[in-house]
Amino acid sequence: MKEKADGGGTVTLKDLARELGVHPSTVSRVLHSGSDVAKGAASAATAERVRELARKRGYSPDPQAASLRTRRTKLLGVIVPRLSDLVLAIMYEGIDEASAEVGYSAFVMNSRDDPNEQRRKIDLMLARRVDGLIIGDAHLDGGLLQELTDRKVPFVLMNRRVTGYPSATCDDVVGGELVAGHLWKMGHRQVAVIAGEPYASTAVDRTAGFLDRWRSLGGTISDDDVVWSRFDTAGGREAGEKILSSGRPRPTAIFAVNDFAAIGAMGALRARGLTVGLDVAVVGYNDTSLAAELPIPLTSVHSPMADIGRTAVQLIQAVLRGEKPEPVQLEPTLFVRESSAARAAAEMAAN
Amino acid sequence: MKEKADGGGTVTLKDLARELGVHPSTVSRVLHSGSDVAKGAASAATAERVRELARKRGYSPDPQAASLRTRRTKLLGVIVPRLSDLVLAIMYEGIDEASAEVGYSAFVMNSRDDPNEQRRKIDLMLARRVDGLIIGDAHLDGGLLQELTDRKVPFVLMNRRVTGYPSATCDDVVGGELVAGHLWKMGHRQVAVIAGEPYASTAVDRTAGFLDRWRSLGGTISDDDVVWSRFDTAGGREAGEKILSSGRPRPTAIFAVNDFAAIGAMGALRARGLTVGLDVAVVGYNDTSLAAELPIPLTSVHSPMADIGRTAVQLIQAVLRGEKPEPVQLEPTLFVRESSAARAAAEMAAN
DNA sequence: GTGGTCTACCCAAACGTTTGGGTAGCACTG
DNA sequence: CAGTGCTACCCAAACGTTTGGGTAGACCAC
Repeated sequence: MKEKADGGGTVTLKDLARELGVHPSTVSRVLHSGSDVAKGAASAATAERVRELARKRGYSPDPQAASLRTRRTKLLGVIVPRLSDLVLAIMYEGIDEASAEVGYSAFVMNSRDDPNEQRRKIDLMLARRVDGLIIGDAHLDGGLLQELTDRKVPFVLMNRRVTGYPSATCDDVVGGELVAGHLWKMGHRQVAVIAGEPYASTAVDRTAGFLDRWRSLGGTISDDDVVWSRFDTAGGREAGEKILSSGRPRPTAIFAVNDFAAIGAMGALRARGLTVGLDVAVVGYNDTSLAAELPIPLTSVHSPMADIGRTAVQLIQAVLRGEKPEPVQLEPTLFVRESSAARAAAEMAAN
Repeated sequence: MKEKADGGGTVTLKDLARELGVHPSTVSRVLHSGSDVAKGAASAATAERVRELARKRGYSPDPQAASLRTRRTKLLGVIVPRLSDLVLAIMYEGIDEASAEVGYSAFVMNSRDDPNEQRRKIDLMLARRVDGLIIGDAHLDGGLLQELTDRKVPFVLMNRRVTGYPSATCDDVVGGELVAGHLWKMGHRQVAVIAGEPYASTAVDRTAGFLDRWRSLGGTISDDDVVWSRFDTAGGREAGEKILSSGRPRPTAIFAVNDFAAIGAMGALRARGLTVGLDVAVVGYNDTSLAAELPIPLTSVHSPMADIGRTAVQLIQAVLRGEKPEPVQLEPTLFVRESSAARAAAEMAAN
């Protein structure tokens, strides 16, 4: 009578059992474990009959019933600053794929990098009884993480790291170093950094890697040449304007720790009538799909975003098995494009 | 002995009942319904004691247990072509917020616009027993949708529409018309359209709106000036190259039905030494956050993406109540920027 | 003092699984 | 032929809720 979605979809273990004249537990065991537990639960013949009927009736186990009993939901909670940040969206795609492969489903929520929202979203996920959390918006001060540890909530970090906790990230220090090496080699001696948000390891590590390598190459750079900013385009533009209007000698190259910030900085340069790549080199980070397609293609550090997401799933899986996995840092690669190579190219052409 | 996440988190209805010397069902009724059913279930005094203890013990109901009983999971499944498409990511943010407000949680998966994946992902969501689906990747041929209807699966469309099904979209026809009107007014007479994927209503409607208005204004445009393409930057670039190398007179304006495609087209123009805005006007669609921040800011039709997501949640809510809601089309707004206004500005300046 | 109407609860069954612990029957073994 | 060890099952309880249907007692009216 009910017109709910039961167009045959609601066939239960019990139904199968009744139809086969066998006990539900037998059906469960057969369908449950590939063949490890199945052996000993039923004869090969019965097992086949069970599987056959299950297929025929389109049986699909009820996950809520199962988790009620097993106390595991096969649900993963993912918290990100915002999904509309392309970088996090791609990491989430990696999570989505990888978790499906191991029989988990992922849930994602935005925290907007606001500590209250982080807490609220985590509580929402725990209320849904997720088995574990993948946290993509960790702040370096990490009070929340300690709290989660105390509450014995299984979690791993992704994208940003905090020492002492398992995490899947890009090796951002190396990424920063790559940029410093590149710009130095291109002959730049006066540079500025758009450093991102100081609470994010991505920003801090990329900046630190850059500065360390820069100085070890013999370069000088003062703290005034490092501007912290939001990760988005508007933040990059503001930071770019600040750099250009500082009254200090204009840098010949700018490293923005994020492609969007780099795009914003390009806007600021252009607004001053400066040509990106010729007057001022710009380098971004993440190599988002846009970087290569911009009117002036952007040199950027490629970070394996989808793989970071996939790795995070492996890590949380390990945590759920009771292990204490080490942080994983994936290798970045520098892609040099016109935004930092145009001048060299122009000089070549001049010869 | 178990070291699971039960740091007090696992307090059940039964625990509360025992501690209060009252029956679990009483506790359930008190905590369940704000005050409608609660009245009659317990005295005001008892109700208060229950609520008090629940708060004190940090009681949080087990959703799987509840849905096992109620046959409703309060879960919404969302299917999008890809979450790394900024447009869909923002719509999803709207869904996420709106669904949380009504006590639902949303799940999202990518289909990559591949019919097999669409089907697979839908099955995954139904296996998770979502109460309803929000489909963001509907194809105009809509075989899948008919199938879902037959299976009595509650769903609504978002982003793209298909006649006959409830949907939350931007009024893309009007959006296309706005662009035609703008370009015509700017004096363009030779234009081309990068039309997107022919299976998506967004592409078809925007293109149709543009063409209809263009012709009704007296403009002419041949089918050869309409190139179908992928929605991403690379697709836009290819389409742009095709337009420029067609041997036909070069258009003075290009309308790409998607910002990313527009950016790709800008790349193609630039590669030919043409200046966007001066030599060729470019207009995009969606007004993604990048549009305004590009080196040459992009004229774009703003579509209220987050609101579309929120609306989709309202619609599925209605469907779940057994209603048959009408499609909702939200108003687009044209934002004129340098990519289509530079020439006019330059001419002004010349006087 | 019987009948009726409330109030404030309690009871028990159900939802669909999983899982520890049987056990009946059979084949061997010594 | 008692004992041992399989195999191939069955049984029942449990997981944490929700909900239709009681019912005991209080109060009131007639």
